[in-house]
Amino acid sequence: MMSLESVPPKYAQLVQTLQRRIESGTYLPGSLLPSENQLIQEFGVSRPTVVAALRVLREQGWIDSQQGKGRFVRGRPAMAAVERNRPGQAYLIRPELDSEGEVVQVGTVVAPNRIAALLELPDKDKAFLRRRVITLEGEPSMVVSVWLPAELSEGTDLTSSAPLPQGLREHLQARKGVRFDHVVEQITARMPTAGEARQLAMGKSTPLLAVFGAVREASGRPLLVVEVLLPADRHELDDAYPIG
Amino acid sequence: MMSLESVPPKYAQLVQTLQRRIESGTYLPGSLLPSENQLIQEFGVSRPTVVAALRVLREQGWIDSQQGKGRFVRGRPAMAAVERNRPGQAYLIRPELDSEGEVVQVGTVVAPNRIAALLELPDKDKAFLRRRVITLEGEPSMVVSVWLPAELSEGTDLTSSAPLPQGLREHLQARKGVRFDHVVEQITARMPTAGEARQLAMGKSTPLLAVFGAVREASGRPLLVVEVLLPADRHELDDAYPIG
DNA sequence: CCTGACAGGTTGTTTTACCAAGTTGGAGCG
DNA sequence: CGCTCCAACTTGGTAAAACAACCTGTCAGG
Repeated sequence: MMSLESVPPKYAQLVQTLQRRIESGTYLPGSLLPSENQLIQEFGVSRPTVVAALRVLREQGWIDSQQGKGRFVRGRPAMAAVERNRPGQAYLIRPELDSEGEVVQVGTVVAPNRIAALLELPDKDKAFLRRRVITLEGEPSMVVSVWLPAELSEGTDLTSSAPLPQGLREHLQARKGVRFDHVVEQITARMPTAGEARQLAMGKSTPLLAVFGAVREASGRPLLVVEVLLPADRHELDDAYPIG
Repeated sequence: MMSLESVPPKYAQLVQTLQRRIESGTYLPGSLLPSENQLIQEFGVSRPTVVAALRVLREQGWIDSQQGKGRFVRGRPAMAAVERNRPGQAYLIRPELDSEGEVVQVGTVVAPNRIAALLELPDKDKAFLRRRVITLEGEPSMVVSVWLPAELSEGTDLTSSAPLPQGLREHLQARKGVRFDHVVEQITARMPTAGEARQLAMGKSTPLLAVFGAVREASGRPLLVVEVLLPADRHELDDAYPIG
């Protein structure tokens, strides 16, 4: 067997080269990028290849283009550097073993109103619940609950209280053939119940940040809901989005 | 003068046509889209045109593609249908006159730690503050505060307590030549101060959702911070994001 | 029967060519 | 000198062709 290492396509290599030049200051923000013809000369590729690379760079926010004038360097897109803090998302992908925690509740219960609405279940319908308390450095840090329609929990390892060796996403894809596509998130704040305050070892006058993440497939059909409860004095949520 | 109405490029027309067919059920989710050659035949365009349209559809999430097999219909991207509730964003674009409210504070004050950090100002530095209480149907609904570095507030109409007839974005772009690019958001919850509870006519035991949106230009330089305070019993935040 | 080779489909990448539309600067004319 | 117009640049879009990589069903040979 020979190398078999597939080389990336030319336009992708060109993207990387230009990104490095922008990062290293060879192309300064605000300045004009070499024109298509100059890039064709320098790299010995055809125009569509150059255009494909420049299109990627524009879509990622590295450059602007203006017909008749040229392409302007904007710099490394600052948004890409902002790390997002999505408490629910990590739980969907990483195995339970990656975080220290304890399964405190497993079983089928009547879904609360908000959960039933997000799962598009009839009122008072039952849903499967798996709830864990995550600890960080020995201290209880957050409560993560996964709610599934009963039929989606059948035949999975979620009904056991042993930690999942796989990520939730991988496990459900393998066992049930469903495909996660996007998450619709609701964020609220409220005071903790007495039980929640005890589980999280938090003061009764500290509010809770509650994040409800409804995982849906591409069609919009809800698959499950991840509910994350965060003591507001120990956590905050970060996000970034473009504004055009 | 003749029509002058510029027709959209062919590939964009093809995008629209295919989107309509997916929405109307002509192409069902999960099924195979006609191949490139079939689309070339049907629409009488060249392959690059077809490929350009299909690339847009894939990037927008309407279809999947798999080399050697074909392109699969996913359906209208459900994410696009989720309306985002970004309390800060609306304020950046819409004129103040669009919402009922009262300017309660205008002036230069020492920036709180979090604001100074988001604006990348030295500690204890001063910043310009414009704070409004927004009312909805006669009831106080939220407190929106705009924090700017002093030099960015000079020469603007923000220093007047009269409502801005323009959006903040438009006004600052015209007067100071800055360009909004993206927002870095932090979300926390806390209990209201006595003054805040009074301004918002809320119970002292109801938590506040606090949203800090740092508006930055493409380089990452912070321009201003929008701070939105929401009584948690009357508001929640919605968002949606892909998971791949 | 099973297996492997292969033919014919698909998308992915690259090239060459040409025209359209917007911008700029300079040549040339008043 | 000032103005107009145009030539020469830029990016945007379309067409036609070829090759590569990948998938699948068929068919011949074991």
